[in-house]
Amino acid sequence: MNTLAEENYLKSIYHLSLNAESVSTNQMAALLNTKASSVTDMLKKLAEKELINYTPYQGVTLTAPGEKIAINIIRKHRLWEFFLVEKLNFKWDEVHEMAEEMEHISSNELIDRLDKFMGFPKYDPHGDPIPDCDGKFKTHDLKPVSAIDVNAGGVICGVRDHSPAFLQYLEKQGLTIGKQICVTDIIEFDRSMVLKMENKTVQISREVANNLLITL
Amino acid sequence: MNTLAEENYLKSIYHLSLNAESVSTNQMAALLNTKASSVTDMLKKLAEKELINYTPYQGVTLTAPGEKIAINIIRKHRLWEFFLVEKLNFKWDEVHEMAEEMEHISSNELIDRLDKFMGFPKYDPHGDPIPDCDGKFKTHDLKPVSAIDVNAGGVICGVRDHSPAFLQYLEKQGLTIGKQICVTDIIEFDRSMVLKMENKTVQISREVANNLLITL
DNA sequence: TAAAAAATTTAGACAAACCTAAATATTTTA
DNA sequence: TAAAATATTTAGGTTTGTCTAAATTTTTTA
Repeated sequence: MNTLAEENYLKSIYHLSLNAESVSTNQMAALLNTKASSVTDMLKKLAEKELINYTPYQGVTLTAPGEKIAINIIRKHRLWEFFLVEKLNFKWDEVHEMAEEMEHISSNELIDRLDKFMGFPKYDPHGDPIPDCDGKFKTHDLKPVSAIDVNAGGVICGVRDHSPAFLQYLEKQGLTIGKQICVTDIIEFDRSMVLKMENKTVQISREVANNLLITL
Repeated sequence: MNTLAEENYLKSIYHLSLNAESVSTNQMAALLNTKASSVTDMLKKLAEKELINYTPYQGVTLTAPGEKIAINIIRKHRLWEFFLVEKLNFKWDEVHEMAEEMEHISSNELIDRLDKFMGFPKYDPHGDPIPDCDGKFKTHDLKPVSAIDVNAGGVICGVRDHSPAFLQYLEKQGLTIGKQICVTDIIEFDRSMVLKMENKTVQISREVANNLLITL
């Protein structure tokens, strides 16, 4: 199998690929908290194993086998997060670091049984889709709250920022997955948004609105 | 925290210490599937950290902090084994390798919640005691079936050999944890033993009897 | 109890994954 | 479009944990 470092690189390439055609060395270095030169070393190794397509100076994409590995790690990460929240009662802002370790437990049989044990959940505690054992998943069509108009609304189904600070803030405001919200006003001065939810009114900054995702 | 290799060395020293005052380099090399020279290197490192008492050529013992770490790893190992068998329906011969990885998940909060989730089990699927969150546990007083006489008996409460082959054999014979057995005969030729259990008769070799543990 | 055998340690290397500093390639900008 | 800025790679090291081979210590045995 692959080393822990290799798995983390593949996962990072997958995540960064969602926002761009190909992934740059510096992007990876930033995400992995390492140096560009270390990234280059590893890219050569992964290219050698044919898990990525790598042309020096031109960035990187995953090959089909590389993507399969990346999605499997993400499946494990999200299933463990679901387990931690649903079975062990952790909060959604507490589980990322633990899942970051647990995603590297190698057995697929284990993860498939865990999946079954929890009833084949489709989304993790942050609203991200959980790939099934064949790597398939459907992303629901979300948009940030910042993209909708006054009087429009929807159901909170995801977040763009996964930091504990942001998640804790949302929790405190009651802005959690599944809540129905409606935009009642947009403050002209700073474009902050006033939301109605469960007969309460909550005002959020543009920054927050940008990172809070709802169904169409 | 400590590295994976360090944790595995401490765990091995703990296990080997149960059968002897101090642990030798070669014993460790055999258990860890590595070379004596590699063991020496690591012992120096662990001694430097004051996790072991090490005098060159004289073997090794754990210090109090070293033992605490070792017991915590064993606690994690056994709780995960319990989880795998009780919640994910793995068999007792299938869980060791998986738990070998899972025991290194660092969060103690996680393991304490897992413990609670499962109702604070006292013994793992092989009958080994699970240390509580303070590292305390009581070993029940067991003896091998080979040490009892005709007409004596007891309840199966543990095994000495944890290999899948041995566990599968026991499973097939119905010799599992909790079963009441009674020795009805000892064959003089090879000292193999005839057991009665649940109105069935099972004959086991001396080798098997040596590795099957019952309550006094 | 001295020689032989066994166990252990030391010395010197190696691979993985990282680093800094220097070199090179690409992109931006004036 | 050439110089400047930025991005990336190369070169040369470091640490961790392993290895083989040689040296040393301890134990066994005759």
